[in-house]
Amino acid sequence: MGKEKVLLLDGNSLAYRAFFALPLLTNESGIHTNAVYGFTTMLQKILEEEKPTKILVAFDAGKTTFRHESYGEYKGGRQKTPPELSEQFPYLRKLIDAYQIKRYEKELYEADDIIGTLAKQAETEDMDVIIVSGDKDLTQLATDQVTVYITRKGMTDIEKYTPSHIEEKYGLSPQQIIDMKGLMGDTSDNIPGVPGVGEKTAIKLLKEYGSVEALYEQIDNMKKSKMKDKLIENEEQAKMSKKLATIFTEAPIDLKLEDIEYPGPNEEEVLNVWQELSFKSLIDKSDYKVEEKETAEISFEIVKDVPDDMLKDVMAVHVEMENEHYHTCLILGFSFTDGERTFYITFEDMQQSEAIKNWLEDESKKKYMSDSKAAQAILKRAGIELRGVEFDLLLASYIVNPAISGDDVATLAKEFGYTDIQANETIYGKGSKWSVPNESTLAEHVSRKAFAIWSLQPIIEEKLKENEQFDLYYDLELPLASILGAMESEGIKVDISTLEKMGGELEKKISALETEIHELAGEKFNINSPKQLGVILFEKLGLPVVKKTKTGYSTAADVLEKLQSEHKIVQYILDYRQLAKLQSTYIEGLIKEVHPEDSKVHTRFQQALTSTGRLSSTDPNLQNIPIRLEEGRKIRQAFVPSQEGWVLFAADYSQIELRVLAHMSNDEALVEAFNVGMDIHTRTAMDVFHVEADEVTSNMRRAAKAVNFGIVYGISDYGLSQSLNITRKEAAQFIDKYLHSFPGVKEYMETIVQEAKLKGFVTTILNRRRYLPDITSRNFNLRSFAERTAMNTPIQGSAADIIKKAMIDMDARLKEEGLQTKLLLQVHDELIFEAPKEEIERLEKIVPEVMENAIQLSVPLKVDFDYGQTWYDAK
DNA sequence: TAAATCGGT
DNA sequence: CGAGAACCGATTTAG
Repeated sequence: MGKEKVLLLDGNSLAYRAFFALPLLTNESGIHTNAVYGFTTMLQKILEEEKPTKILVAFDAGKTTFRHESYGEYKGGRQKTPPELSEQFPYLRKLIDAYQIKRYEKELYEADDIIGTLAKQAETEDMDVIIVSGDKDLTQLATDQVTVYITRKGMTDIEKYTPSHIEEKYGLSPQQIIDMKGLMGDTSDNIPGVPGVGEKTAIKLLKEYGSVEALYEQIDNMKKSKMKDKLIENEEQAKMSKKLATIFTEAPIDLKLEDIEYPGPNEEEVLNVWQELSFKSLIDKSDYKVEEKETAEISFEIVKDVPDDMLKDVMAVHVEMENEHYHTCLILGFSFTDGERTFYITFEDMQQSEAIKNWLEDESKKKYMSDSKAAQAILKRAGIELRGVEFDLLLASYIVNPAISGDDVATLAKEFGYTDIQANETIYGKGSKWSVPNESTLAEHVSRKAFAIWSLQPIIEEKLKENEQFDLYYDLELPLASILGAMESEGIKVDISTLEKMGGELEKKISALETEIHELAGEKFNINSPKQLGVILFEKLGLPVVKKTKTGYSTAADVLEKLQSEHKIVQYILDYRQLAKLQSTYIEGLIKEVHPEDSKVHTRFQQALTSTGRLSSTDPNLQNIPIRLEEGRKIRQAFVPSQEGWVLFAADYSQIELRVLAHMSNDEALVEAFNVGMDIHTRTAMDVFHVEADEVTSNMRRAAKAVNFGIVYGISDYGLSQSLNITRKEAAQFIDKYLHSFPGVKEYMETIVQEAKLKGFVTTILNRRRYLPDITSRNFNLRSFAERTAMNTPIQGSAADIIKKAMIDMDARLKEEGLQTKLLLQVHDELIFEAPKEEIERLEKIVPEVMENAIQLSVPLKVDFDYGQTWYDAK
């Protein structure tokens, strides 16, 4: 057993410090958490580094302390604690209790005094002491055995005050810190000190005289000066100030060192508090174990086959898979429940069951599921066509609140207070330790999922109806899931030999550039490492530093472009970057994703991920295939139709977001512009620059285009100045002129922010919601971000609504017309089909018609289209 | 695992 | 005053 180590924490001071040092975080129910968060990260760090054996958190008790007896104005004029902080104290106490750390407060005494008293006691018992506070006053307690930690910004950044550190920093002993404060005072505690004496003067005086008392004993010898007069004049005040600043080390506390023994945290309790406060990063990082959770008993049967009468008209079904890659992974098992009986069956047994297969394919048998798209796709690989999905927990949760993250049933269920499922991690383990458990464990786990879906269905549907979002969910997202599933399963064919050929050529160019760059740099280095590259550019070659990142020099493209004239290596690096990106992401990356059986890529569209309602695409991401630069655009030549005699047909909305803005803002000029079919950027340029159509130069149009983009994103002068490379002032003038020309837009932007503040969320055309808790934040950054989001989300989200509706209408129309054409991809404002050549003529009519009429706006929607032998040719 | 970078709309 | 365009995913380095 080593030496005892005592940790004494100044609770109030640390909470204050954290509150002001960190942005105003909130948890899901809107409670502010930043002070508790800062306290926690600091505590975790110290626990880990110091491993204390005894801990106490001291708090200030009430408003009055013994110091008020001698000086009524003590701590007077203090701002009262902000409510956003006050509300955090109960949670802070709860957290401390969960750590099994003792907390203490005593009438009439401040936390300082409690800490000072215990520190002294511990020292006499020859223990090491660490004091942590945000308040430098405590440094007066430093001795050889007592170290005072003062948190700096960020809370985990700590300055350690030992007597020698204090000596180094101020040239004073710890005891003289009190004298210093006596002389200089402390505005935050309303301690007066001597007027005109600040830190510098106080230190100078103390170096000469040693203490306040010694100073006044010898003051007659001091040579005449203004300062001397001040000192004499304020002698009483200085002495009183010193007294006030002195921490009392003999407070009558009924607490002994034995009482603050630290047994270690109750890990489960700590995790619970973290959960409640949404400290996700801490939960992820920590290795705290949750005690085997008491989950309610569930009865389930493991069956080999299912008699028909067990398969009801409405059931919750869950398909358990190995992982999220449902286009390649295996099914682990199935569970079914009708709320009365729950059963589990393995994939192998299920394949032998005609009854189950028929039931799954029967449209009239209603299924409650979660992520039905994944189930549909994986079942299709097993030769089963899933039909009749009536409820999808994943999609319903996403509509209730798109901020809900996680896609497994346990996580989603928890969002609605349902906790009777264990985390996948506890069942399977994670990383290399992942493994399938024994059958009964697995069966129970999977059964619980089906049961959770069954239990939550009525609650969530009720919530959707209450929010008037049931139609959005049931008529849009749910049918869309099935369409997306079909698109993914169909896949798009990739000609690997084209990619390989391009890769070979790229390889040559890249290695030539590499040689050239190393030559110009005078040494070999990894061009892909921004860190190494930064050293070469800004240290070795001495190029001017335009922008810095958190960790060093920025070497981003916009920075390099500004440096092009400085050194010819810069252009080579830009070229290298561009080609290396193509090679690694779009040649090698894409080839890895091609399924050898069918030479196709089968992306997964994430339907419940983005906060605006857009889709995203993964493995591979087919929504960011290059197009802007010709070299990259050629990648599209590798995407080809799956059959001879077919083509790829692409149709995209023209200016959909600005049209949505015109509709929502009802701005007269904007609506008019779209109604007469003008080029919107030219129109904007005319209004902003006050010129006629034929006087709009290409530069004016370019500027107008950037302004239009800015408007959609929730404009700021800074953002526009960056995108146009102009000054902020000029950008601000552009914006001003724009809003003057389009007053309806101005009004819309103001109204939507107001509405967000009032309701706490914004909505799209089809009533999709996004909650914006930060819209009322006092933190400028957070609030500004929320305001821009309030402006952008209804626009981006409504555009997403429109194309989703178009996909559903398009799917229906293709079926109606008996066409073979297949929808393959969606790229935010664009749909890509493959079609037999014979159907092109009809598609040229149908596709624009369906897309343009998906939702009626007060301005027309316009669709452009093209087709060709490859995606490249369908421009 | 986080940060930097860059591809798309 | 502040510090900032909206929404994504993949690859690479570096700790």
